[in-house]
Parts: sequence; structure tokens; C-alpha cells
Amino acid sequence: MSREFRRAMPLLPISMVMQLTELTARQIRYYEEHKLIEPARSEGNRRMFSLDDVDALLEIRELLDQGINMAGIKKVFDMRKNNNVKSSNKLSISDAELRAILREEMQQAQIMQKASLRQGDLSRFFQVKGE
DNA sequence: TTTCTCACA
DNA sequence: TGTGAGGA
Repeated sequence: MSREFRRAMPLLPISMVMQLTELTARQIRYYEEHKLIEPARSEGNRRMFSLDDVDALLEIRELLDQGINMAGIKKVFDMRKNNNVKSSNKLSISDAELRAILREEMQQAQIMQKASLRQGDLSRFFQVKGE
């Protein structure tokens, strides 16, 4: 139980997180704005990240590399909070989660009338209209 | 020196 | 997202 406690202990400055995650400070702050991470604040309003935050950031980067946008990532994190908050799962989204996310993206793409995404490539795997 | 917020090319 | 201003 102290292990979990330590992982949540805010002790890393943004510079460390930048190196650990390969992300820019700008991106890290941006993700914070979108509630993907919630680093603690301390001395002079400085962000103090915990190992959990770094973990989250690494996952975000993975998702980004997979071509998933902010909306999609938010979905994953939301699902994560509702499904397994305590069931410590590592850093890999399940196939079901990924499918759900991609489906969400297509729906959003339609709503926003900007058929950008990979909607075309994925349209043959899902049927948004039917659902 | 490092990080922060805000705002714009 | 990058970058620069202006502060702490």
C-alpha cells in the first residue's frame, strides 16, 4: 500500500517528465488542460509530477502515435476511470477499448462534418449509421 | 536558471 | 503545437 502511495508522490519537475516522456513542456501542459493528467502544484505554482503522471503521459504518447486524437484519448482515460480504477493494468489499451475509441472518432468526424480522420479506412470495419 | 501564464504568427 | 514576452 505504500508502493501505490509512492507512485502518487509528486516529486518530478516538468524538465524530468519531458525527458522521461519525450514530450515538450507545451504538450505536457496542454494535456493537463484537457484533464489527462493532474499534476500537483507546489513552490511558486510549479508542477510536480508523480510516477503515475509519467505513466499516464507515456500512455498518451502511445495513443498519439497510434493516430488517436485528444478526443479519443479522453475516451480511454474516461473508460479507464469507470472500469478499472483499482485493477492496476499496465500500459496497453485493450482491443475492445481501441475499437470503441475509433468508433467514437468516426461519429465525431461525421457530426463535425469534417470527414478528416481515417474514417475512410475504418469505415469498412464499423457501421456508424447502423448504430 | 527554471517554470509559469498568456497570447499570437 | 511552437514560441516569445514578462514575472516570480
